[in-house]
Amino acid sequence: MPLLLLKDLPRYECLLEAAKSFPDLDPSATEVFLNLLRTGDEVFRVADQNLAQHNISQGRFTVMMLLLDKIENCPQPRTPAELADMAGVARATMTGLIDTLERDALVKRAPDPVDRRMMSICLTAKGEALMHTILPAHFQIMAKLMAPLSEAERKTLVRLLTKVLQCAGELAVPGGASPAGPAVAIKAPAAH
Amino acid sequence: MPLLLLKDLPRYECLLEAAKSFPDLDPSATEVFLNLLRTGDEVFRVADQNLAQHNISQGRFTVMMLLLDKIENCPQPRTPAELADMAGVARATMTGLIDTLERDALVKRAPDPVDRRMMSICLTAKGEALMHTILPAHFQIMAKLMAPLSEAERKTLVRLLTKVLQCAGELAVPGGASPAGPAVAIKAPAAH
DNA sequence: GGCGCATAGTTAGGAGGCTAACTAAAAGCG
DNA sequence: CGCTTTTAGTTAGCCTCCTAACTATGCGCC
Repeated sequence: MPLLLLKDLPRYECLLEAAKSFPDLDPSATEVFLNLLRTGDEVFRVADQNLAQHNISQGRFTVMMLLLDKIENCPQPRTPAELADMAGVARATMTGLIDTLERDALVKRAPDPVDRRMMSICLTAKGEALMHTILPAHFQIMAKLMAPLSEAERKTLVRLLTKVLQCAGELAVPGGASPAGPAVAIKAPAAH
Repeated sequence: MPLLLLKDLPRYECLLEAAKSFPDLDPSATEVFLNLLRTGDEVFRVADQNLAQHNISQGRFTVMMLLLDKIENCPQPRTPAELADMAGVARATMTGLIDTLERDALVKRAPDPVDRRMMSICLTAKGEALMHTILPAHFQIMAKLMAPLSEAERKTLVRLLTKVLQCAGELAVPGGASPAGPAVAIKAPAAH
């Protein structure tokens, strides 16, 4: 539950009024902007409530998801740097996440035998078991959240969101463009 | 920049594959879910980058926005409790926000003369000036972010998001329903 | 009038974000 | 070979979010 946003979104007429004072204010753009952030926040909250029951934050969940994917797909280790890049957080943040996950015996650090600067992170049996406990409910929640939308509406929503996402990507700090590696996470588990 | 999410969203085929292992996984629902959170996060980031240049976080911005609204509309004071409710954060969080805002001379605390438990928070001249410096760029960013969407697409997007938001509201902790007070913030400034 | 409860705000402690600075190891290069 | 640069990870310090506990004030009610 991280974000801080207006609990009650302003009515559209208020935006129209406000636009009189601020010529730069685009009422319909503002409306979409606020709704997007508000809805994202609320959806995040709902998903988080489930995870929190198992003392798992969204950050911890993402890390464990990436490691679970590793177990079920590829034997090569994950380093903290790799995890940080995939999750989109700073390396220092990943260090902290791994610290608490390791404290709770959900993941393990092991030094890389070849390059002694590197570490290998992997799920413990406990961590893997926890994921298999949590995931079904997590998937059900996502399904419930989107239940009011028809398949056609879902496609439309994704299409519109993608437009905005692309635009946001271009608007973000001009220097920080990543050439987009292969898609990660929830990658087709083979066994199981 | 608070949220932690997958930087690269999984491809749809991967979700289909994963669904074979997890019967609860609804691929299209998951796709919308991930896109929604990812887009919300990215849009948030872009808006935050602008505010951060003035050393203003989203939380601080929301508080100052609520106080600015007060100045331009109604003379009655805002208490920390009121601000916390409107912003949707815990009161302790609001105390912290006001602490740092007051330290930076952007807002002022004043004791309520009638009820000595209460405080009145208001913007300083410096805080108000800062807001009028920041807002035009902020509005422009929202407009740019939504530029790729036509008016019709914006309406559709808001409609779909609202459906999800309602659903999420119903799915959230059963006990925590707020009867939705009047819309707040960016409420039609009269002068200016 | 005073006891107990409700309310406003703060304090304390924890988690997870960030940047910047640091250590250690590897790699590049004259 | 040895010096510099790059890279991996951690550490330190800050901010914002949370819950739980605490203080002080106001209010209801006998």
